[in-house]
Amino acid sequence: MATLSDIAKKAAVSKMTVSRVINHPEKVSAELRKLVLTAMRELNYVPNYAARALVKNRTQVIKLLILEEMDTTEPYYMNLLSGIAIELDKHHYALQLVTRNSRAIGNCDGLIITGMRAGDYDEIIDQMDRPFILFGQNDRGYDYVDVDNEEGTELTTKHLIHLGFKRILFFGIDLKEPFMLARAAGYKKTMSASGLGPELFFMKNSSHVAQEEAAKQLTGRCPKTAVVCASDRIAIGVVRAGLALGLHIPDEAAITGFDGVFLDRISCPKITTIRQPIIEMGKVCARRLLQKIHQGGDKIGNLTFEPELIIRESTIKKPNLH
Amino acid sequence: MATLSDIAKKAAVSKMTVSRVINHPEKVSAELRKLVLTAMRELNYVPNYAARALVKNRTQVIKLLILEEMDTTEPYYMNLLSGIAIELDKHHYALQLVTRNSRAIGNCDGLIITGMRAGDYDEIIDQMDRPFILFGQNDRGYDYVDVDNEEGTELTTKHLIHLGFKRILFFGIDLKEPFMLARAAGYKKTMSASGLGPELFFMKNSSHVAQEEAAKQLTGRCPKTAVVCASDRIAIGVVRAGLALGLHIPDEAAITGFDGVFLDRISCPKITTIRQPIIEMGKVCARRLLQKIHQGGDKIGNLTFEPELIIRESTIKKPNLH
DNA sequence: TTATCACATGTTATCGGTAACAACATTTCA
DNA sequence: TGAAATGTTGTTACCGATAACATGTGATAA
Repeated sequence: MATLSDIAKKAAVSKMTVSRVINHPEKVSAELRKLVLTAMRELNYVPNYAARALVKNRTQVIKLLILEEMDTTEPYYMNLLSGIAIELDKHHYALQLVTRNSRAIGNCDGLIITGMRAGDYDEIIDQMDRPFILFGQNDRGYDYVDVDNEEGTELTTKHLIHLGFKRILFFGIDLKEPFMLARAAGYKKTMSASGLGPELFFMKNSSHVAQEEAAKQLTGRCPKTAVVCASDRIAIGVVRAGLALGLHIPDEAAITGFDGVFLDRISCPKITTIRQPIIEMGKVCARRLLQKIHQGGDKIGNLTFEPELIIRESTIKKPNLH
Repeated sequence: MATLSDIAKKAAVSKMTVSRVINHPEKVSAELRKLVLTAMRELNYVPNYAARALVKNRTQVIKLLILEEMDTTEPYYMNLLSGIAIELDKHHYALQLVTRNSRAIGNCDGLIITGMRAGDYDEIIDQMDRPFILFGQNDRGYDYVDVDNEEGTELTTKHLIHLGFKRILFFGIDLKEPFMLARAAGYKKTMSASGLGPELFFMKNSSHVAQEEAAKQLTGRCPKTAVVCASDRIAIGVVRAGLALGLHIPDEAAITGFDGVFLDRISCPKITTIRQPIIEMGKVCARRLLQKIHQGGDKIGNLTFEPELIIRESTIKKPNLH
């Protein structure tokens, strides 16, 4: 492995000039710069990040703190993880996965935090002494990255209204967190705007629980019912309930989900959903955190992704495949 | 952050003695050792891994090289990834995710390689100049970690025979790779041993393709047919085909999968499968690679995990839930 | 012409560790 | 008893980079 000194020797300059070419190229004359760059290319130079970290008093480690109790098999977090990992990697930062308990182990340059609940702010987040970004909207003024949750359910609700449904239910997760309140708000707002009466139900984020609840709500009564679900997991349960009741999907019952991470595609029929580009969001989150670190930890602002409506067989017979 | 020098000052010894207490405690007198350890505790000492990496000429980076074209949303790889990440993290190694194209970017101390196909050995794996471990069995004599694929399909096939099925098909993936051949072999061997005629079909690892193929094979003919599938993805397709044909599962058609990573649980009915403890396997893989690196890269041998049969509704009406 | 300044480049010290060797004390054994 | 072996601790140099400062050059202005 070639080092700074090797390049310096080859280009007949000092180590410092080589270092400058890398970090402050404008401070080196064009002539020497070219010499050095050529030498670097010829010797296939790769900087030693450990050395740089040492002298800059950095760890080159970013922690991903997942506060929610999570199932490691959950594709949602796996996608987030890989998005972050890919981006950090590009900038030669390492990712350390930590939880509530292990969060203090080892040093780091910054954190990405997700899965926070109301109680976590006082206890954990307010106490942070490093730059961080929250993955998920919050109303405490902390920098975050999220999808526009309210617009997401607006899109699905409007879609169902367009299809002619009059009875449209909302199946949410029983958490009073900003993302959930926003999804419920998007639904309520759209229903009111169309003069329809909202009916909201809240439950655990589980397909089985949702299936039971849906079985009750879809029985008899109205021949055409649609359900706006706050997650694909819940939507899967509702689809199953519909099939079990012998309802024709999407004519007698239409269902929309939220997330668009894997689950939507393995259901049968496939689920119309709001796609959150989690991998991309993870990348952006990492990128913004690094930027925040490099600018000394100053506030960097929020980033809200536009939600994307993916139409599938749970609402339309032959959707345009893409 | 306290450093070696801080500890040394506090304990009134030299830096070197502190370093020895950490790396070669037997070379330091019990008296001084205690002094140093106390100082370390009091100052809450955490070693600087960048500095150590620098002086030991290590990168503290392990690459995970995935040769197979992969869907990043695939829970299988996500589990592997997180298993490896958790273990590496414990030893303060960073994980870098690379593919065929990006594999040469950046330096590393070792690699975990997976998804290799026959052609990859000459081109890539034989040329490696760092210690590595393959995730997945191979017949080239390279160290690997895998589940016992042959025994896996033996277990599922025997299970179906026990249930009284006489016509038992095998749905495999159309790859002539060791893991696939082993899964086919486990099936064939068990069928022969019971005097039953094997029928093998090979296809793309896709639930839709499997559904089409199963639709053909499950129609008419035999009132009771079972299918041993080489992946849960294929099994999901077969289950759907069975339901579409109006067959009663598990009486008229029974299906087993392979992998036990998420997919098996979201199917309805849930799928009897061979569980591969991927997260645990990833951890072990990382642990063995580090061991291999520390012992200078010498061969370390293979590790084969025992497969575990998980019985669910696709083969038994009311399985014992656990 | 010469003091001053800006700019380009080199020198030195340093980050936090560890290896190699030196120095000293203590045993061991002829 | 004293030379050699052994064990414990300290000194020095170095890993590969960068910051801070020092030096040297030519241009500019008084």
